[in-house]
Amino acid sequence: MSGERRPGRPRSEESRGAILAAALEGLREHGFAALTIEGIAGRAGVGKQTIYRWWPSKADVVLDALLDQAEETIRVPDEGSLRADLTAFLGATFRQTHQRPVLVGLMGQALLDPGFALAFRERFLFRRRGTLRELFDRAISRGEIAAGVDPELLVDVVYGVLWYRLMLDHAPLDGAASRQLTELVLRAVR
Amino acid sequence: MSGERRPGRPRSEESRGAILAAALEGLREHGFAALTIEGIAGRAGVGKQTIYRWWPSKADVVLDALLDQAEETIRVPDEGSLRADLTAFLGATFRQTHQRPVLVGLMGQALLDPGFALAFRERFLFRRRGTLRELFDRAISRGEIAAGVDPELLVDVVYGVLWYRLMLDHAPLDGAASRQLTELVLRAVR
Amino acid sequence: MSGERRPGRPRSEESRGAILAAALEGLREHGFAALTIEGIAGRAGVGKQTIYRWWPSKADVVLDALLDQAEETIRVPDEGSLRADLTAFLGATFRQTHQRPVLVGLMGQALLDPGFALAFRERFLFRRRGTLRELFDRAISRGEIAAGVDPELLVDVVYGVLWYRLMLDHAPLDGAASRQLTELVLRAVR
Amino acid sequence: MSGERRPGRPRSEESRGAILAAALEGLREHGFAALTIEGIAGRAGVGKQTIYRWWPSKADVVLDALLDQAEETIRVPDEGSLRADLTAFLGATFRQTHQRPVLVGLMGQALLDPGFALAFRERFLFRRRGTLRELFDRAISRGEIAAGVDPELLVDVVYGVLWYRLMLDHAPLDGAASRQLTELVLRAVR
DNA sequence: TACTAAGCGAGACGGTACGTCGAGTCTTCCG
DNA sequence: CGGAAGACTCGACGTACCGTCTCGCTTAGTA
Repeated sequence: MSGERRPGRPRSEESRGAILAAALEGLREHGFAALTIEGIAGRAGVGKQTIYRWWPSKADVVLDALLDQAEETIRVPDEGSLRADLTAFLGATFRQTHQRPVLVGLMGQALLDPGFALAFRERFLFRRRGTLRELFDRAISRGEIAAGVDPELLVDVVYGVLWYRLMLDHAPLDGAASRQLTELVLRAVR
Repeated sequence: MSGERRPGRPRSEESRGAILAAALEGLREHGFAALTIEGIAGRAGVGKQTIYRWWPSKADVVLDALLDQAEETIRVPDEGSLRADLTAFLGATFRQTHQRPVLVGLMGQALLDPGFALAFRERFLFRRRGTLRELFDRAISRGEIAAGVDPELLVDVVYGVLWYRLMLDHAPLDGAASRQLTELVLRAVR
Repeated sequence: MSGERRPGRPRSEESRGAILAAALEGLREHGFAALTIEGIAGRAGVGKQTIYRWWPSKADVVLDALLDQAEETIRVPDEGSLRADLTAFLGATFRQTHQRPVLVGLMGQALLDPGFALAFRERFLFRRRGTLRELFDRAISRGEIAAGVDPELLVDVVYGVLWYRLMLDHAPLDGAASRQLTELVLRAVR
Repeated sequence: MSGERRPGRPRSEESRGAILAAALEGLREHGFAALTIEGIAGRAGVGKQTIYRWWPSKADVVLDALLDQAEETIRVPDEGSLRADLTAFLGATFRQTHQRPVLVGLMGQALLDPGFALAFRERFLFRRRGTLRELFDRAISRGEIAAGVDPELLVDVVYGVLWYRLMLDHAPLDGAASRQLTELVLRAVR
């Protein structure tokens, strides 16, 4: 189907993998700001051009690496109630916050580079919003959310708190935080 | 005390002003990412060294410029009720979102540069949190907030939504948003 | 002899022609320095490998193109006297100086690349020397050249002046120059 | 006079010297073609920018190095006769042909790069021509050169043979060559 | 009619150097 | 001693070509 063969030497899957891996390694070792295309290329044993041929910036490489690795989007199985659903969702999400350096680096870049911001929104942020939104839609159809409560605002509240804490790093994102936030949302939708 | 006269030529107030002004101009014209120390110095008619002598990075210059200009911190006069207080606070805050490029640029830099993150938190973010916190403390003493509701989480909710929308730019930060958020918080604290 | 048929697809005469033509075009339009194998391949609608299979460098391509086109080596019919022979030879040679960019480019490359220098000497420069040398040998057998005059030095004088002017471009290579040089040589061999 | 002091840090004589020296070394070791700005900078312990600030290309660096070192232009003391003058001049000139790689490299570059060709002509080739021209002018005023002989052509003959042999490297540039060429010129000007 | 062998266009690959930009530092002279 | 000027080293940028390496396809001679 998408197996159409283009002429010329095909893209090297090996190089692609090496680049994404090198990006994540470099990021973990020295942080997003210290990451350079030249460094990634060197570590991956790859020419710079091979990176520039497929990605417009280091942020796009890292984004691909992130998506590649965490392919399994946050699952939202129907747990029967908003409380259960939210608890499961926040648990799964908070468990991923060891990714903090990656996430915070990408967001930093997005805030400084409007071009990358677009890709980051479309390919990451909005997709995650979508998952959470479904969860609230389900609660609405169950009658758990009072009329007049905008589910989009609820999404903003949950992800707002999440990102705000990720960025400021002034409060934990653990089980207790998860429970607190769940209760707050439940009170707010009555 | 601070009136002590150090030997040698005193710092030039003129240069300081020119630098802060040049930083803001450059930022407005080409964005935070395109801002450079060299560019600021050139525009301000100042040697690079003069900037490096007083600020560690371009972000610190911009932060100073921001604080210098918006010295009047968000006021929180006691309006008599949480609803009124919150409405006033959000109104005043949202009215400042024409500063979006500055705020978003500074946050972006903070996410990439831990050194600046420190300064940004202490001198800007935490101070703003403090203002909002006072407002909630007043509501607690009025008995408007149910026991068991952590006022810190409330602060995170309000600033979380604010920053999340500032960053994603997917929903407005206007009067309607202000009202919606106020109502949500009020429901959540009952 | 060379008619042996090797197995496999035979070399494409069409591609060979397209490559030589593209090389000359590119050379005329942007100069020798701006000529690249990649550019020639693109212009000729040919894969890079096809060029590398048959020529070691861009200079060799251009040399082939030059020899291909100006196959008719400078003729040296016996005109009966050294003066007549020289006049004819210089006339024919100088008439070819519209090739200046090609010649100068090839010489430039030869001066920088010893590998190509070899090919350039053998296939071009020394052949031309040979033609002129014959002319002087004829004059010697006619007794027009005094004993003790090294005909090789005479060749160097003629081609030396020719190349020196081609390279410096400070004096014309026209009919007058041709006559002047002829007279000088005649005086020098008495 | 030229001692006017410009503001700012003055150019580093140390760096200038290191760059010229590094250029000559690199040239001698690996040849002109293998010389790179990056290599020169590295060897000289200097930033690339410092080279680009003062020279437009590697050829200009090498030209400066050549002129710097061989500041003592070929001397042309009046020896009393054309034969003596020419012998002295050719002797001095031929004795410098250990510079062959430098000279040939510069000429090669000049033939490929019209921009550099200009500098090379003005600052090197034409100056040398001038020296030789003076020598012939002296001979004219002595009555040693027949009327109707263009001294410019004589210069072209001498430098033509010199450069032609430098480039083709097919015949020596030694004492014998010097004498042969002198005699040829003397015969040609009678 | 297949099979083998090479040439072909296309284009991705690992490299090297390019020329530029800005960082942060150093060195001059002037107020 | 602060400040404007501007040269310094350094590191990364994004680009251009190099010469090499697959791909699938074509074009021959051979079986």
